[in-house]
Amino acid sequence: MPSCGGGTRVVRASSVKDVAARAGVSLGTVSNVLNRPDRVSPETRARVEQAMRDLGFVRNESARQLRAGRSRTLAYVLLDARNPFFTDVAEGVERAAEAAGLSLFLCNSDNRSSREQDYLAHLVEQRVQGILVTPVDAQSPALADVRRNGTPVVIVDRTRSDDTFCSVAVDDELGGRLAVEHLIEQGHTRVAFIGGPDTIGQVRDRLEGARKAWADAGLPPEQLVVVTTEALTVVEGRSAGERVMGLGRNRRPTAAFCANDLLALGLLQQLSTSGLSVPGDLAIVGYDDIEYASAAAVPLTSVRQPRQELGRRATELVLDEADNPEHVHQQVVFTPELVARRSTLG
Amino acid sequence: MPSCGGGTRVVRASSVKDVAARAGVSLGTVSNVLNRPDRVSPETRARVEQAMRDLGFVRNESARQLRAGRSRTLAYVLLDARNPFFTDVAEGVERAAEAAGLSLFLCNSDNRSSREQDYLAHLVEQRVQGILVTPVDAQSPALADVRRNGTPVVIVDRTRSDDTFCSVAVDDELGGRLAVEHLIEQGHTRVAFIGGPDTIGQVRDRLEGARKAWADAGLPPEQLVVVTTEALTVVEGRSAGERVMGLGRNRRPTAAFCANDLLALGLLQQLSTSGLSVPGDLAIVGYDDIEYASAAAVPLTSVRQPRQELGRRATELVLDEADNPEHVHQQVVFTPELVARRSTLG
DNA sequence: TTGTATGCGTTATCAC
DNA sequence: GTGATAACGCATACAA
Repeated sequence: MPSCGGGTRVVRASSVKDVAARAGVSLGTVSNVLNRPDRVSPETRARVEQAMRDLGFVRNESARQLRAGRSRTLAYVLLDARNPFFTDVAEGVERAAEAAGLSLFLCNSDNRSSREQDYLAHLVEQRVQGILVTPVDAQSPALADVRRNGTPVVIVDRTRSDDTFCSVAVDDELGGRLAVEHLIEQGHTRVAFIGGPDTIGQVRDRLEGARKAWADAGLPPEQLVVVTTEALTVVEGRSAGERVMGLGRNRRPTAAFCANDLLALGLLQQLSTSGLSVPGDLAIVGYDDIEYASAAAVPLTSVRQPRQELGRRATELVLDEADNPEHVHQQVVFTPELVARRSTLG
Repeated sequence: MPSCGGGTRVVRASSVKDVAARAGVSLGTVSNVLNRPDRVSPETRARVEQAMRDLGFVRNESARQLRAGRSRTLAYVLLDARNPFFTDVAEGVERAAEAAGLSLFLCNSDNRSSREQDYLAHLVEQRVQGILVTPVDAQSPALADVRRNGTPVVIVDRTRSDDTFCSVAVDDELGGRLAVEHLIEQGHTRVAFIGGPDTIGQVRDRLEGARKAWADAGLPPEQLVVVTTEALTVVEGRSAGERVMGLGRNRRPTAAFCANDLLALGLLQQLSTSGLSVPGDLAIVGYDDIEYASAAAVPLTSVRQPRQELGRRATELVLDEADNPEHVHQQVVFTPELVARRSTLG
């Protein structure tokens, strides 16, 4: 059981000053070795670099940043680190950030406003170069505060009713329309929409698109049944499944459109537990096309969102807002795409 | 399309000096309002606070940190942000960090050493209070460098062969033993171990435990078949399923022990696609007991690891290493627990 | 090529 | 109760 005291750990991290002293040069020369190595003679440089190694010198980013006035990091405050959709978006952000020479910190608000606020405040204090956020509530004034305090912010996968922010999102109404049009094409005339709570804009828009497609096809509105859930999770999908299949035979839908894939997976599991078949007893369309959708027991038809692209574009926007004085806010809307698989193609 | 220039954004963030000027007090007084409000008269305080609001003043964390010598953040560098196991551990870390008044940044190495290194370097430069890491390679000298450079590091869910680091892990050999003992109790005498690559310590240990339990039961070694996978993912589980079920009838196992739940889920899906039943045709034990395990079409028997507890304990250790000069490195090992469900209980 | 001096924003110590 | 000042570590402009 070795203690830390025994020389393993440096008591006080060494600074450029320490390095300078050890190498027998001035502080400015050390700085030059770090930032403009060409202006230093090879011999001096070697000596300084040796001193750095001896001392285990590491730049102090706080001091650098204080001096430079800006940091070299980006942050993405995401809604739910357990939902593969968001980690896929994050991967797109990560790639773009890497290409720009920036580090990315992920912060998980876990669907809680208070945690989101804490993170935003901390990031603003850190003076990060930019913040990407999928907020609990896109209309929240807290977001406006962040920008007012000088940090560029881009809203990801949500839209704000005004145009005072950049945002990247996917056309959810169109997505809902695609899903339901597909089901209608397959001959379904009694369909359940499963999703909620309707405080989530996404859920409302997808339902709206579904309703429009339904109306356009001239089908009676009461044959599009809405089953409301508490959240967009696997567990909720299972419970929604029980409710749907509990409906009387003549009210029971032949297909379900779920507001996301986690719900769809839960629903699928519930049906298969009950010995029902997909799509025989119920066809299913999900939303997001996460990896698990295609890998499900019955591969899921789903509405694909360009997840990594969402992250990439959001990163470009936040960097433009940070660097470009002429920056103009943009609301980017991507087009979703239906991927048909066995869960609707029996 | 509003441009940013129009006064929405602050050109230069205001500092304590600006606030002091606006409130007509000295800089020191502003600092007192922030840090020792009791030493300031109510009237002055009100005036200063108003000035802060007017100017949208936000503390500069870099300056604070430079002055204080230490930051108020922790970081967890995780191996795979898409694996629910790690996000659950992260949630445990987050809770403990919050309780200690610290922020947590998540960094996803995505199984790549180079990215892990970049993150570690950046975090050391940031002088974060501590780093938790589930490394690609626990033996890597890079970890020793981090600590040598003055940042406390705790290894999560891996162990290092020497005792120069704190670590928290779960007894994987015992986990493997529990899984196989359970299968033996259920009467299985021909079992597949599915997992890989064996560069992962976890996989080796779980297999070792499985082998020992097998030997202890006096069963012939060749009836414990090892099926090696390229990674611990759903997709690999499906492909392993094909291989297992492709074995000749007399060599085919009646049960499988998977090195993690993602593999087990893939296997389950593959079987159900082929019209085979679980546990009738093949019983399955997974590992990790992630949320999806209990929610699967056939609820999975799995070896549970105390995920959040892992994160919590790791956080305590890293804070002790940061605060306590008497700190002694500890290797904490948790005990796993078998959770039996339908996938083995027919 | 190398050295010196200054300031970034904050906090703390000390006079007043 | 309030104000002046130094220091944290670094990068840069400028002097030598």
